[in-house]
This record gives sequence, structure tokens and C-alpha cells, in this order.
Amino acid sequence: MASVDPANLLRQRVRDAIVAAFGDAAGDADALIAPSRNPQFGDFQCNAAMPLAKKLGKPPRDIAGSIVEHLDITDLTDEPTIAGPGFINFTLKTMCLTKLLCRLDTSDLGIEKTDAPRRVVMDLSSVNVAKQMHVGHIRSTVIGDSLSNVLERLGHTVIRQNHLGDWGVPICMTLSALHDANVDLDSLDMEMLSDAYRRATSDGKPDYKGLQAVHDFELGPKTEAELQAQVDGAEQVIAKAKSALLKLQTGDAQTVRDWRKLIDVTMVECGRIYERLHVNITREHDAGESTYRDKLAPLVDRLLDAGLAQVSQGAVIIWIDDVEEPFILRKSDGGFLYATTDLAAIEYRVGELACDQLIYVVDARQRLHFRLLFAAARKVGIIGDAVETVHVPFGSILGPDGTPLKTRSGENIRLTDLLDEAVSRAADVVARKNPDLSDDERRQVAEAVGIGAIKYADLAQDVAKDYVFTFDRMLAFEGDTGPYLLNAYVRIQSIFRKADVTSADFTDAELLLDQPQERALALAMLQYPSAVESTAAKLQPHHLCQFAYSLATAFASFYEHCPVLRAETDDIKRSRLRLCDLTSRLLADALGLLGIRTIDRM
RNA sequence: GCGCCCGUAGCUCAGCUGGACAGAGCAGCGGUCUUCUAAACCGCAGGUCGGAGGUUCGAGUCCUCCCGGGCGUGCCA
Repeated sequence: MASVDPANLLRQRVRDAIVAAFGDAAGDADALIAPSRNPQFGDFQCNAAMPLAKKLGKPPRDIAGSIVEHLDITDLTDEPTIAGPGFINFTLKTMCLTKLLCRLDTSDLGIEKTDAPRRVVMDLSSVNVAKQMHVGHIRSTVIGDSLSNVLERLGHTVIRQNHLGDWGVPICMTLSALHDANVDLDSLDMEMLSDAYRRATSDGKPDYKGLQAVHDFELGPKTEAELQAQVDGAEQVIAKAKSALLKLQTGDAQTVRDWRKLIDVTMVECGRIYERLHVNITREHDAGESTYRDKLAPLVDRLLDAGLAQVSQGAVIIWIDDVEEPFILRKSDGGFLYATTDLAAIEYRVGELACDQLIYVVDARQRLHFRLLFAAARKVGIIGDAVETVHVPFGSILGPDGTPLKTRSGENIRLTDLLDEAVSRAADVVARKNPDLSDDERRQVAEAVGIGAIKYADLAQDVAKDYVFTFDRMLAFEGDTGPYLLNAYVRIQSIFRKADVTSADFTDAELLLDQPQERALALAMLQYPSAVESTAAKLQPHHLCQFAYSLATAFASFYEHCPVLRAETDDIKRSRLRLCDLTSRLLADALGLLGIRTIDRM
């Protein structure tokens, strides 16, 4: 429990007062402390009197009066006032605020390590071998990375797992296509690889429907021949791919070497993007589908033998209570599915990795899959009650027209292109706003601003909801955007550059909070530990974004109204320098947890 | 058909376990740069919270039904 959040202190005191006033009759009534919506009602309010009044059968204002009577709170707030039906309003004493700020002003910024550390697997990014990363990958990557950072900060152990799509027929189709074309795999680049993938998967898609239509509608022998040739060709592609897959499975040395090259080429490219995105994902987090390839058959056989799975219409399935769809582990043709791999992965993660929490940052459209997966894993005893499984379902990125974001020709937008566009637009703005920067610095600033804008936009709202992506809005650099936050940070750095002081000159400065903007800034800062906790509890990075934004606006207002370097007295100046310093560290830390890089000028 | 998610200001979104006249940001209108970066600040205007019932002292929040949109639904990943 964050000890710098005034709400927590008030909660405890009010709780004590309720017990003192009503004893057991109150039961475990919550103190119901919340920040005041309206400043005229003070800083915080207590809403406990109304429900208690009902429970105890007394007028709520009388209850509120009794609570206030038993409150021992003079060290924290002014005399509480009772308003409306029975709200108790609190205004914090400045002394209390400064005391809490001092407590916040430590190296860990008030964030306490959990007393129940967990081993967490974070399933994130999940890129596909031989495919370019596209916009669809950014959310899993960015959200998963941020949540990992937050959990780590709280003292949990996080094991990031990049569940690569590195196995199966499509990869093998690509492999055999490259082989047929006599491509030298040592000179293979991502462009060539993804082209080969696109071609191979499209060539390997037999148009049975078309062929059927020819028969049904008698479209003529010429059309029939064309379609027959397509189907024959496609079937041949599949046959070759399956033979390549067999070679892979049996460990044919050359095939395995070639396959590894495809993975390397892909992951080197992904690594570049991860670096640009400033996320902590590297090859050591690779845990592709192939990792579990030898576990699938034994797993399914074992479940069958134990009577935990059953055969239905030739497939091996597990039924889940209250769900109409079965969880399919093996196809009627004997093949395995991603469901099988996922189940095997769970076994590995709770077994070998000894994790007690599994978090999957995966598209919301896979809700049913994860519901079935988790239920199946529990049903067959792969995970027990001690293990928590969570699907963090994220929404789609939509274009301005409200449909999933695509290029004009209907293809997925490559992530590189998206990032390039953001950085290029940022560069224009930087050049306009700050022409004095050197070319080199301008490039760095544009990179940080552009990428930061994209990431912030992705993290700043409810993870589960779809969101509309428009460059103009997120790169407008106004309002609730990444650049706005960076700007707040930059302005503070600018003050420090101009100030002829070192941090030692003000780290122990007495904090003076006489101006309303100073007070508001203090209140905003004190929310940090709670924001981090709530982000972890809800697995919602936008709580952290909201904190950062409210801190930045509080600072912007402070900055306008409270001159720092030109403060009336030296004491005030030192106090404000310390406020700036603390603000800047909080911003940098929050942005750090979000995975957004800070810069010193822009 | 069934299931899941969503519907809050012109637009994009917040709204924590139900709590005081629903909050931001864009866009609009009006102010503020000889003074720490105006990518900013200050102010104005703008909403029957999809609709109808219900529970409650109190509902954007909980329950039921309806309307509208998205997604998913036995052998793709």
C-alpha cells in the first residue's frame, strides 16, 4: 500500500474512527476515500456515511458527524467538513503535503516492493518468421513491455516470452520456395524473405471453391482447366512443404540449418524494430512454437490415455463447461494446432519456468481461444489453483474510416513504415520549432518524439478497446500526447541548464507550497505509487499515462504561474527547483515504465 | 442462431469498489510571449451518458429487455 498517497492515510484514519464510533456494528465498512471531483470540496472526500446510515438505520449526516467526532486527524488535515447528504471533505495541511513529498523524494520514488513477489511469464509480441512486423504487432509488443516493466518495478520476476510463429506448413512452403528459386540464404534479407513468404502462401492456397463453382455453374472448359491447374499447383506446393516439414521434424541437418537462417533473418529485423521501439525484447526471449514441437504428440496421447481428452469426429478435443465450442488438440488428419502448442507452452511455463502467473498480451479477438485454453489447462491438471492465468485482450487499431488500419491496397501496414512516417513528421515539427538544433540532434529528437508519440497513443487508453489511429492527432503534439509529456520534461531540463546550481544545492531545500499551483503539483506527484500499483493490478498502462499526463498539466500550470529562477526569494527558488527536480524524476520514471525515452531538449 | 465486447460533447477518449451540478484533449471562440522552450498557459461555449423499464437515499457505473456497431464461433494462426 503506497504510503505517500494521502488517500491511504485518510482511509486508515477514517477506518479507525468508524470502529471507534460504531464498533462491531459497522462491520468491515469501507472508508470510501476518493479524491474530490471539485476543488471547492477540498482535496479528498469520504463517502462512508451514506452506506453506514443504511446499515445502522440512522440519518447519514449524524453518522458523518460521529465519524468526524472520532477522527484523530489534526496532523493531516484541516477540520473536516460535512456537506450534502453526508460527505466528509478533507483539505490536507501543507505540512502534511510537504512531509509526504519528502517521503516520495527517494531513489525509488515511493514505490514499495511487493511482499508477495511472483514469477510471471509475459507472453508478448509474438512475431511470425518470414513476415514483416506490421501494425498488428505494435500493441502486443508495446503493452507487454510496459506491463513487464511495471511488474518488475514492483519486485516481481518477469520472464518475457516471444512466442514466435516459427513452425508449420507456411514456413516450410517459404523454405521450399526459396530452395526452388535457388536463393542463396546467406544473402537473404527481410524484403526477399517476406516476398517469398507472401508468394509461397498465396501459391499454396488451392481454390477449391472456384473449382466447385466451375462445375456448379458450368463456366466452360477453359476456366475449368485454369482452375484445375491452380489447384494442382497449390497442392504440389503443399506437398513439397509437408515433405520439408517432415525433414525438419526428423532433424535433417541442411533443412534445419536453412530454417534457422529464416529465423535469424527475421529476428535481426525484428531486433532493429525492438531497439527503435525501445522495448526490452531480445533473442533470449525467443520461445517459438518449435520449442514445443516434440511435446505435442506425447501430451495429447497422455491426455487421451488418462481419459482427460476424447475423440470426436476423428479429432481429439476437450469439452469445457458452459462453452459450446470444443477445445481441439489434434485434427482428424493427425495434425496439431496452435491450441496444442499453447497448452504445451503452459506446461513448460508452469513446470520448467516455475511461474505462478501467466499473462498473455494478445488480440481481443482471441478471447474465446484463451478462455478455452485456460479452462482446458485447469481441467486436465496442467495448472492448479496456485497459478493465475490472464489474457490481456487488446483492441484493434482502426483507420480514420473506422475499419482496421490498412494500406490503400488493403495490405497490412509495415511497422517500419509507420515508425518512419511518425519520425519524419516529428522531424518537420522539430525543424520548425527548434531550428537551432544540429542535424544530428534533430534526428535523435525526432526519433524520440515520433516513436514516443506512437507508443503513448497506443498505451494511453483502455487496452481492451479498439482505437482510431490518425497521424494528425497523435503527432499534433498537443494535449494528451507523448510529445506534451516530453515537453514538460524538456522544460525542466532547460531550467536546470540555465540555473547555476547543482542538485546538491536544493535536494534538502524546504518545500514551500504557498501557491495553488504548487499545491496542485504536489498532489499530482503523490499519486505516483498508486498509479503504478493500479497499472499492475488492472494490467492497464493507461492508468500510468493518466498519471503522467496529470503530472505534466500540473507542472505546465506551475511553470506558467510560479517563476523558478526568478522567484521572489532564494528560499522559494530552492523550493521550486526541488519541485522541478522531483517532477522531472517522476516523469522520467513513469515514461521509463511506459517504455518511452526522454530527451533533454526538443 | 449462439457467445463475447462496445455505444459518454462535433471528433478522439477518461470516469477507480454506485456517491455531490458527468471530466479531459482536439476542433470552435476570446485572451496571454522584451522575462526559466507559446509543442505552453488562462478563459468561454458545447452532453436528455444509445433507448425503455427495474434495484437503490443515490445509477454513466448494477439487473432485464430493446436498438445500433464490432468481433468470435469444431478441425487457420
